[in-house]
Amino acid sequence: MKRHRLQITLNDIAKELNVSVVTVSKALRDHPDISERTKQRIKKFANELGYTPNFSARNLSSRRSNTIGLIVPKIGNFFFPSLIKSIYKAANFQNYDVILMISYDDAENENRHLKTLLSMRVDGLLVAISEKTTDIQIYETIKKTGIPLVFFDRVIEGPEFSYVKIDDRQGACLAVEHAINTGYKRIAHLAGFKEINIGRDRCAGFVDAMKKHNLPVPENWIIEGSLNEEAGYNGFMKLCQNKNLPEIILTVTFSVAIGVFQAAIDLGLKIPEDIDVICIGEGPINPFASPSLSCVYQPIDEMGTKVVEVLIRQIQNLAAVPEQIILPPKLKVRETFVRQDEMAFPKR
Amino acid sequence: MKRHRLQITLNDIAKELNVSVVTVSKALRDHPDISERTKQRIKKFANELGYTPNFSARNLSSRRSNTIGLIVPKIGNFFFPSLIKSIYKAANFQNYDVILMISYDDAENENRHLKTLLSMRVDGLLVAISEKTTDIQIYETIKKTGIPLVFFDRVIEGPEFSYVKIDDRQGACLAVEHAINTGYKRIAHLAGFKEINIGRDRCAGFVDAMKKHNLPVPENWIIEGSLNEEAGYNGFMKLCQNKNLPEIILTVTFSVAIGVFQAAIDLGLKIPEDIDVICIGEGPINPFASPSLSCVYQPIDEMGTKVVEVLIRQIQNLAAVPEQIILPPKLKVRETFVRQDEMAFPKR
DNA sequence: AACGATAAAGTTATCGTTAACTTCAATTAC
DNA sequence: GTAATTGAAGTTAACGATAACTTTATCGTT
Repeated sequence: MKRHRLQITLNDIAKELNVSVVTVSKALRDHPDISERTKQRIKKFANELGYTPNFSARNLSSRRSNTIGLIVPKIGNFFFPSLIKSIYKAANFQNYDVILMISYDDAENENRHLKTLLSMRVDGLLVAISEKTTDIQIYETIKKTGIPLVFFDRVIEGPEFSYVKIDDRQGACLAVEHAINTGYKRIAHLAGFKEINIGRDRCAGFVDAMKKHNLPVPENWIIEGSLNEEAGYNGFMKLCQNKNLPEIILTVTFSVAIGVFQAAIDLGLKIPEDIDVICIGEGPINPFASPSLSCVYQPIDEMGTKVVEVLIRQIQNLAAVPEQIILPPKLKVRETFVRQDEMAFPKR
Repeated sequence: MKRHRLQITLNDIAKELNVSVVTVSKALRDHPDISERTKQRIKKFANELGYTPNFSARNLSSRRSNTIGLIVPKIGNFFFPSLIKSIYKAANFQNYDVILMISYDDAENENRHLKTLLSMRVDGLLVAISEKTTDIQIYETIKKTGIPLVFFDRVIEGPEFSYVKIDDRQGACLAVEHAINTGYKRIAHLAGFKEINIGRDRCAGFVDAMKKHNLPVPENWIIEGSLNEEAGYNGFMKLCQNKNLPEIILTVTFSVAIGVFQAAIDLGLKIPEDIDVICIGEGPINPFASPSLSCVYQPIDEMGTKVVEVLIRQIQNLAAVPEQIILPPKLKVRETFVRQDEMAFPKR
């Protein structure tokens, strides 16, 4: 399999115009060394030939990629696509390209992607860890090597790491308190696994609220699982095996709520008449036209902006101390249509 | 801003072990030149040092990246994330890495991403064009340069291009015929713009079905717009300005259907009692528990697999002729829960 | 007229890896 | 016992671009 790709190089241009390679390189980068006349001549010709700089050669030589690596666990929900959009926006604004990789909530994929991004010598890394990430060794290595790294949403806690996340504990607490204020007392929680900060913190917030209002914490109504639709479906089914049903369920994510709704349909239960649902995070729409699917709103845009901000600080000053930022959640009652506005990229 | 990243290189390993750089390179790549004993010694040491090969250097030297570039218009819906997953799966299986970029349905972003991917010297390109892509010059240039390129779903038609798409015309026709068979006669269509094959073909299918069943084609009930929620919302609102309402609406995408549902909620209309909806494409769930949201199912997995297959054929044989593949759609009545199964990546 | 300053190039070395050869010793073949 | 083969390395020269110098001509100063 021979490759005979006729990719134009600086050399091709240089030979044709009888100048040195460096002159061409400088001209195309608008270096002050080169006269305006020569620049124009070179640029025009490069354009005619359809020259594209070779990313690899440029990186190798300049030792920087102007690129940041982004790893998310999934893109099949509302949350991450929205977050990705705001991260792109912020990064592009600062003239960084983003390389996106998806771990599909698998620790091995995550590890592989990290290695790929490292091998691309990205200038920095943004990571929301997978549900199954327990071995943090690679992150400690990365930290030691000095590559800027900032976690977001699903984070590894510890003073040596930078991260931006939402106050999940308070968010869950807010949601439950809203339910209590509405008059509910018998509250269940479809929770995430304790291994991940989101599952841990949101469950703690649930417990906080119950205790604060002197309600018993219903251990057998706290069901741990994944953060996806399937977990919601299965969790709800499990919950319904008791003859004793809760009045309302707090789901750890919007995706889990979707699974609950589906399960309810399959069981012939009506929401909110038979059982009500409240969740943390929101979807593109209140998909069930159920006026009672309140949710805790996560400031996605702010999170995207902040996380890029922190990373770029780390890139520009490798000695910077780790930053931990915790954003406040907000309760949203009867939220309906959330429109994602179109994104504008700055011109290059 | 100095960079003092201590990235381990082959050289570091070579010096330490008193062998040549090439020996290290060969050992790590399992080249038969090197004895098993030496390989073990080198691999062990490289591992201890946490060596990661430099992607750029490797690419530059070997002139291949083992990477394919993927451009999609959006990831905020159900369709593209699912497709991306199956593309990843197929590509990884063939030992290719995927670099994903999102155009956010903007032609300029698309162009920029193409250039970036070209500059990375990806081995091939997979593209679903944006809604606003009209200038196909860059694709003609790419074609001329000989870089393998395959479109999918949203394609540029023409004998010189390869693509994999769904028979959108037949799909729309199927949907409308289903509606007609159910007893509906007054059918509207929230259509996509004619500039993109999806909008064009699906609208043609709508017309086909109406004509076939001797129903008048309701020109003022064909409303063109984007393929997203907002277009559905606005389109439905516009439709409702007539006092004369259709019995059922065919929406060009699932996202558009979501917008319609939201608008219906806002207008106090009940679905399917007041007005029914049918759509092309499906979501993670039938989100409205409306038994009547039938849809035309798109064979997403097959499409992902096929498009990777075609691309790899082109990569392995640069002289290969363009291939156009059109997959059959399938009507899905009262479809409910679609679970995305977890994805397994092959080990490297 | 001799000086340094500046503008507009060109030279050289290097980034980290791999492809294509070459070397050299040990083994095999006849 | 010598030539040919093989195994296990090493050498050299790219790949395409950039950083850091160096050169050369031109200009304004004193």
